[in-house]
Amino acid sequence: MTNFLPTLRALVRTYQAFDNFSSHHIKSLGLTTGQFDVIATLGNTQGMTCGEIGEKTLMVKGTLTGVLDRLEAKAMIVRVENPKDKRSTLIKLTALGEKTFKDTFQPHLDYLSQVFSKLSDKELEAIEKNLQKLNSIF
Amino acid sequence: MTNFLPTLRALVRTYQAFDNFSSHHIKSLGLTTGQFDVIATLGNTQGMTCGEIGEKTLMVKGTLTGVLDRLEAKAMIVRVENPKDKRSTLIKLTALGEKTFKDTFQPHLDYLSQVFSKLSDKELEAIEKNLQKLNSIF
DNA sequence: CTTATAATGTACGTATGCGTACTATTTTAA
DNA sequence: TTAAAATAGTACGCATACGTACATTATAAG
Repeated sequence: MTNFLPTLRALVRTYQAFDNFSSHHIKSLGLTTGQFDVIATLGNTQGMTCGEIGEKTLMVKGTLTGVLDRLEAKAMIVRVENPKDKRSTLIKLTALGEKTFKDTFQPHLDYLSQVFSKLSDKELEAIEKNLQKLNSIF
Repeated sequence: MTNFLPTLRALVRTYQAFDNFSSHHIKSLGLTTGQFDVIATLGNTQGMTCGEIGEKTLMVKGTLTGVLDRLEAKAMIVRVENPKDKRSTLIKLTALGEKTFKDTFQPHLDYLSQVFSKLSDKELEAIEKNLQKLNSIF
């Protein structure tokens, strides 16, 4: 039997290292990771349903409801009725939400860029391919 | 500027895919992921401090307290005084905890083995190396 | 030896993360 | 065409996840 535990450990530790690195910066910008993901997803769009946001951010709907509640309380998003389907709701950024997007999205990308520049395009591609191979077994 | 987003997405999606795959099986065994991690860590040992468990399971101490509370309520672990350092506590598996370890640890490894057998030793090693390279930038 | 600092674990508050149940609406099928 | 099945989002409960504050004990500095 092959020993897959080191590979597994590497996956978990690397994910946690990234999550830690990224979320600290996001918190310094005044948002949680979930809130940032939603703002980043809605930026430069005309709005989206909860289902679409959940698909992009990988959040399950139950979690998303809470995140949207808090973003709504912060007046960064609004829920408006979807005329095409009365079951669903359209989520849109408010003016404050747009400003938050402008103030946080590019800065966070820049922050990540700094460390990712340590890797070449070739290396990034190899890592991605290996991750996809691992992903394919689940 | 290099586009690192696809690599990042692959990391997040792969981690979530594994987590989902693994935790469903653990839940079917009657434990949460955190509880399983603690049981697995304590198995075949003479007990450990919270600090040591946190180190192995990558749980922060605040989280660990709650997980241990619930394992204690299930009578799977006990907290005993550490004679060498009165600040700390030794966590030990009870007889039920040992039984749970025996009933879940190897079965879960076997469950994971099934899918990891789709990858060769060479592939596993390459994935691990790539993950470590990615980890090194954070 | 005494005090300042560090380490260990708990308490607590906020925010996910996820499963199940539920309401409202839409689509499918008989 | 109308009842059954599927879909969208919310409500709710439980278990992390993590930061800050806290009490207790240990160690280092003087």
